Amino acid sequence: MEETKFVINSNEYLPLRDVVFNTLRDAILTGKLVPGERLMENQLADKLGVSRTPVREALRMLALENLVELVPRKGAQVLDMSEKDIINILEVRDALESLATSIACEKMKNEALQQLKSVEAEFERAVEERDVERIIQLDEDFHDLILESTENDKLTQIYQNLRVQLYRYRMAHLKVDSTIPAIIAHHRGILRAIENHDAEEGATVAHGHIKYHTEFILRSIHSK
Amino acid sequence: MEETKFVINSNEYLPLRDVVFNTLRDAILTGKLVPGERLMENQLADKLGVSRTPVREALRMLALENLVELVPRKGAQVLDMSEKDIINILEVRDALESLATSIACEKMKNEALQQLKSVEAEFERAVEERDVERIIQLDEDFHDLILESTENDKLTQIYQNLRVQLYRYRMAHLKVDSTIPAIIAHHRGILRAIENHDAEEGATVAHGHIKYHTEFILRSIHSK
DNA sequence: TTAAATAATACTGTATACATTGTTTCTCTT
DNA sequence: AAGAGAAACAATGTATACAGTATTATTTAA
Repeated sequence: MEETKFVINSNEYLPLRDVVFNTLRDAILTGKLVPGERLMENQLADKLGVSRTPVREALRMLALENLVELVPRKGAQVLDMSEKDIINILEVRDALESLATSIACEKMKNEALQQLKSVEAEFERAVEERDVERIIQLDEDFHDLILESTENDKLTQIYQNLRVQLYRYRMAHLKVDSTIPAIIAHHRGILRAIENHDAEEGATVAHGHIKYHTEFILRSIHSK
Repeated sequence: MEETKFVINSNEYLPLRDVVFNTLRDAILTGKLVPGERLMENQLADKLGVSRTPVREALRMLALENLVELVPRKGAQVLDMSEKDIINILEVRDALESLATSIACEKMKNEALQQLKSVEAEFERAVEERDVERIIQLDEDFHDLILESTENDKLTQIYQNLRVQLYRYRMAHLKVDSTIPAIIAHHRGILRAIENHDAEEGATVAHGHIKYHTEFILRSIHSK
C-alpha cells in the first residue's frame, strides 16, 4: 500500500523546453508579449532561470505554431499577423469546420450528442449570467466535442492550431453581447443537423457560423 | 567587377540544422530510413559530421512535420502511419483540395490558367512517354499552381505538409498505368471548371479526384 | 554636419561537457 | 535455473563555452 505514497502524479515531469514553450505561448496569447517584440534567447533564459538550450527549442516550437518568426542569424520575434493572414486562416478554418461538422452528423454517438447538448445548455446559461470567461471556454468545448467525434486526429490537430493562431484576435469576439444570439442560433442549428444525421445541413450551418465569425473578427480589427 | 566573383549564390548559407533536416527528411521520404527506426542523436551527429545540437533541432522540426515521433527521455523514431492516419490525412486533404479548387475557379488569372494548361499538356505528354519521375513532378506542379492561385499561404502550407506526410505512400501511385486516364479526366475537369469560373463544379471535381486517389492508395496499402 | 568606415558589442550558431534517466546485463540468491 | 537487484552503460536533457555574424556606436574625413 505504501508504494503509492510517492506516486502523486506519475507524469509530473515536463522537459524544460515544454515549460518554456507553455510560458511563452501563454504570454503571447494573452498579449503580455506583443507582436513585433524581439525574443532574445539569453534574455529569456535569464528571466526564466534556465539555459539557452531549452529556450531555443521552445522558440522553434513556437515558430512551427506560427506564433513567432525566426530569421536565421537575426533572431526571433513575436509574429504579427496581417489582416490577409487572418482572412486566410478563417478561410481554411471554414472548410475544416464544415468538414468536421458533416462528419459529426454521420458519426456522432448518442452519448456524445447528449454531452454536446449539455455543453450548449451550460453555454446559454453562462450567456445569461454574462460570465465571459465561461462563455469562451464553453464555446471551445462545443467545437472540441464535434472535433472529437470525427475521430480524425489530423483534422483536430490542424484545426486547433488554427484556433491558437486566432486566439489573440478572438478574445474580444465573444464579449460583445450583440453577437451572442446569432451564435446560439448556429449552435442549435448544428445540434439539430447532428441529431438528424444530416451531413449536408451540418456543413451548411457550420459554414454560416464561421462566416459570421469571420465578418465579426474583421470588423473588430477595422475598428481598432 | 571582381566583387561578384564569389557571390555565386547570395544565400548559399544554410544553418546546419536545415541541412540535417533536409537530409533526414529526404532519407525518410525515399525510404532509406524506415518507419520504426530509431534516430539517435549521437549516431546521426557522427554520421553527418556535426554536433548533436543541429541534429536535435532538426529532429524537432521533423516531429512537427509528423515524420518522426519524439518521446521525452526515450528518443526519436521514424513515425509509422497506420491506415487510419492515412485515411484521416486524405479526408482533410479532400476538404482543402476542394476549397483550393473552388477559390481557383473564382480567382485564377488568365495568365496562370494558361500556365496550368501547359503543365497539363506536358503531363499528358509525359504519360505517353511513360516518364514516371516527370509524371509525378508535373502532377505536383498542377496542384501547386492551383494552390498558388488561391493567394492563401496558410492553405498552401497546410496542404503541402499533408502531401509530405503522404509522400511515402504516394510514390507507387502514379506508376500504375490503369489510374492515369482517370487522373487526366479529373485534371481536364478541373481546368474546365476554372475556365468557366464555376466554383461549385470545381469543388465537386476536386472531391472526386481525391476520392479516387484515396481509394487507390488504400488499395495499394492492402495489397502489400 | 553628414556620410562612410571601422571598431565594439550583442546576438545567434555550433560544439562540448556534465547531469539525469532509462535500459541492459551480470551477478547473487532462492 | 529463474528471478530479483545492482551496477554498468547508453541515450536524452541541460548548461556552458567558443565561433561567427549582424548591428550599433564611434570616429574620421569630406
